[in-house]
Amino acid sequence: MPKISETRRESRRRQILQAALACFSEDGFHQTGMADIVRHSGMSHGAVYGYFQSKDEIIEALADDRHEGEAILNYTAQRIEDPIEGLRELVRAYANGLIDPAGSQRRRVAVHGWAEALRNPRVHARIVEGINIPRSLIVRLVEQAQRIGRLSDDLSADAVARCFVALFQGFVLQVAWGEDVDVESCVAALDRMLLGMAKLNPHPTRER
Amino acid sequence: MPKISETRRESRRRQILQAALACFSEDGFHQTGMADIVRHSGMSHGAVYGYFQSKDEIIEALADDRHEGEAILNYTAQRIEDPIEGLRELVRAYANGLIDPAGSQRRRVAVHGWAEALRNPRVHARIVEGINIPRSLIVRLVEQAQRIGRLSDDLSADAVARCFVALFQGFVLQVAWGEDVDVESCVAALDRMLLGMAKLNPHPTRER
Amino acid sequence: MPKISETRRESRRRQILQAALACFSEDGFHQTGMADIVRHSGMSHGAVYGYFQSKDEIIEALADDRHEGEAILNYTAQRIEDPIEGLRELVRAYANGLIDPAGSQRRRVAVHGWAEALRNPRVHARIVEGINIPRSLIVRLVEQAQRIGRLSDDLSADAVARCFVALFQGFVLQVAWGEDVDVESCVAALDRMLLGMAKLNPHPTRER
Amino acid sequence: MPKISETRRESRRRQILQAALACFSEDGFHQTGMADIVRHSGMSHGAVYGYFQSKDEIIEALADDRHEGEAILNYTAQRIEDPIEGLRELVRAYANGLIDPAGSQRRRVAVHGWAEALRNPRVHARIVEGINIPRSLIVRLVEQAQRIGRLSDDLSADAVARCFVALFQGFVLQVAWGEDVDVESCVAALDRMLLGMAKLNPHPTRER
DNA sequence: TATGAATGAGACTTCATTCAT
DNA sequence: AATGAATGAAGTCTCATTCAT
Repeated sequence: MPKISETRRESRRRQILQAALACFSEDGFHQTGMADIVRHSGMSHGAVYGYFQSKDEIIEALADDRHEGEAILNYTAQRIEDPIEGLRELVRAYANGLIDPAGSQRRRVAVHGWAEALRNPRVHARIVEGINIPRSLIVRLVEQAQRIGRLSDDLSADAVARCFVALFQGFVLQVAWGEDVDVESCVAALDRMLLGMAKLNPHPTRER
Repeated sequence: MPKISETRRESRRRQILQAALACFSEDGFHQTGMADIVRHSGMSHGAVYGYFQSKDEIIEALADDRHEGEAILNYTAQRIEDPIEGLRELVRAYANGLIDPAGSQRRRVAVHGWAEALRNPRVHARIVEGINIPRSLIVRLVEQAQRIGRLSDDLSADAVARCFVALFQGFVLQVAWGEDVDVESCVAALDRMLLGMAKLNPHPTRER
Repeated sequence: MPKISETRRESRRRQILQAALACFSEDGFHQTGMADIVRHSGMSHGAVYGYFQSKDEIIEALADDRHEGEAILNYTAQRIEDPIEGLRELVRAYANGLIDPAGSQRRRVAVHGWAEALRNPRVHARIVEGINIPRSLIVRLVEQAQRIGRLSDDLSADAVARCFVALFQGFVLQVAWGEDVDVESCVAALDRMLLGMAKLNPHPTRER
Repeated sequence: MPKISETRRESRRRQILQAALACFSEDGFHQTGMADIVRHSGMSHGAVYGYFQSKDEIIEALADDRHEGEAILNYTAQRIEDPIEGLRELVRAYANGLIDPAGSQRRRVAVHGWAEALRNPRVHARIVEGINIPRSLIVRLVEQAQRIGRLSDDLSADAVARCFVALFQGFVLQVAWGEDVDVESCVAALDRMLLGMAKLNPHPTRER
């Protein structure tokens, strides 16, 4: 029987991950020491190692949890029956995420994770899996748009999806760098590209 | 009067940078040891430190030399008098760069550099400078397109440029990860977006 | 709440300082490696760095602890109400210290410290502070002797004190070098100088 | 046949020693690099090694040349027929040397040499030899003073000489540290001690 | 002879992880 | 379960000396 309750254990785990997120976002995975994480978490070395077997395990755990937020966005997008509208909705949702100051640490750690994914297969797997969720959603939306004739079917749905993913990734990078990105204007530009690509654009208005 | 000719010195410098590129692309900046670079370069510790004052200086030097290739691409794009064609040319040029296997190490190191730029101001400056070159070229192309009525002027040229840059960055990332990217199809999709955005600027209505 | 008691910690600290003292006395500060100290202390590199942040900090710590012994001597000297007797007592006390074989390492390290004080401000400060304790005591003794007419007041108390300090320093050096110093005879000579200076203050004539 | 004249060779040698003196006086023997000496001397590494086989050889060479100046002082002292006057003269001569700003580097290097003598037998031999010259002179002066009844013969001439040497050494140290030493006053105090030690002090006047 | 690039052993220090308490 | 002192391999960088040019 565990000495501490499962909820308490989960809360401690989160405490460590939050500390690690703060440290990693500031210094990267390999310039952050376990001592930093221990200090930030307010726990002891031994305690932290009671929740994670190694620093790499913490890194891997953080490579996962971007999903939470994104899963919600994706769900939102899926409810739209008009696929073009769905894509536009998705763009908006991601854009909103970009300008959220609370996500700053997460965005920075994401960029560190991209680099880490180049050498750590487990991190690579987790990150790619995480990205495949919205990507396959986009693929489905595009395919549906082609099926109902809103998008010419000589375009590869996969390619279109990769373009969107690339766009999101690039913007995460630019925002993480603190670049002066006018997200509203970028969304407008993207919107135009999207509509231009669509065969017909019935309601180009509606946009508060 | 150096005992070593300037060309020889430059060649040795390149030898080190090439070794560093290979190591960094495999393990990242901070998981690569100077010993690795020394071994790969075929030189001695002391010799390497005769060309670079520190490991950081090597990292910074590598954050620079993406320019070479890009500068050429940009030059190509600039000769096109038709700005929309110029943009399409640029897209093609970058796409060609993406599928070049010889650039694999460079792409991987670029991703590592993106992460490093989050914490190392010198790397950040060099990378952002490097990216601003094609970005400002795109801005100029878009502005010219708007001037000659090929692009509706309610779009921010800056935003459009950032979209293109984001796309390139995202594709560099995906290709670096070894994702199964069909670059040809992606170029086709992009091309459509671009043309869609270009030809029809009929309803420059909403957008405050 | 440290896992290690304060006494145990202090004992470990002393263990390191003792090892360092032995090494430094043999090879000097800069020819002694941390590896030597680590080996002598029977601890590990990491452990040593848990007690001292750097080699310099160990050097500085050793520049301090001469006080202990000297403080005792000084105390002894201060109890003498007759200042001339006090000075003689002080001379005796230091002389006794000189012939103590147990102080050999400390004397050698003191000489290394003198050299280090020329370039390391922190070491300089600590050593000069350490020396100012007996020096100011001598100044007070001389001043009192002048006040009660046992010493002509045309001599600068400060100068007399500096002479005594210089004598002690020179003897520390000679003994550290292993010179064949007959301390007893030297004390006798010093005693004579002191008494000669003291009793006859009949012609306080010239000396502007 | 040598490519360069013997005089030129000697001048180069001096050039190196002067550079080394400047460097060593600033940073000590072991914190000064050969590169520093090379830079200061305006020569090349290879050239310096053409004059000295190793850094240690430079250190040893510098442990010698304090003699030059001192030899002169000693000679001066030897011409005095009155041994007590001779000692006073010697004290004055050394005191004058102490306040000479031009000797600052030499004094500082002397202190570094004292420390080095503790571990380097060759340096030790050279320094002790250098000191034995004035010391044996003092011994002779004291013995003569005892012979002519100016000094009680129950004092060890050797001990008295060591006291003088210790005094000089201590003052070199204090002056090298930049202590606020009033050399005039110290000479006065010393003078008094000396006269007090003498049986008769016939001409206590004369002292400008 | 003179140069200074090159060598490579060794300097100081850090840090992920363990384990006695 | 928790603590944090301890480990020791590995990190980056220096520097006295050599030797090809």
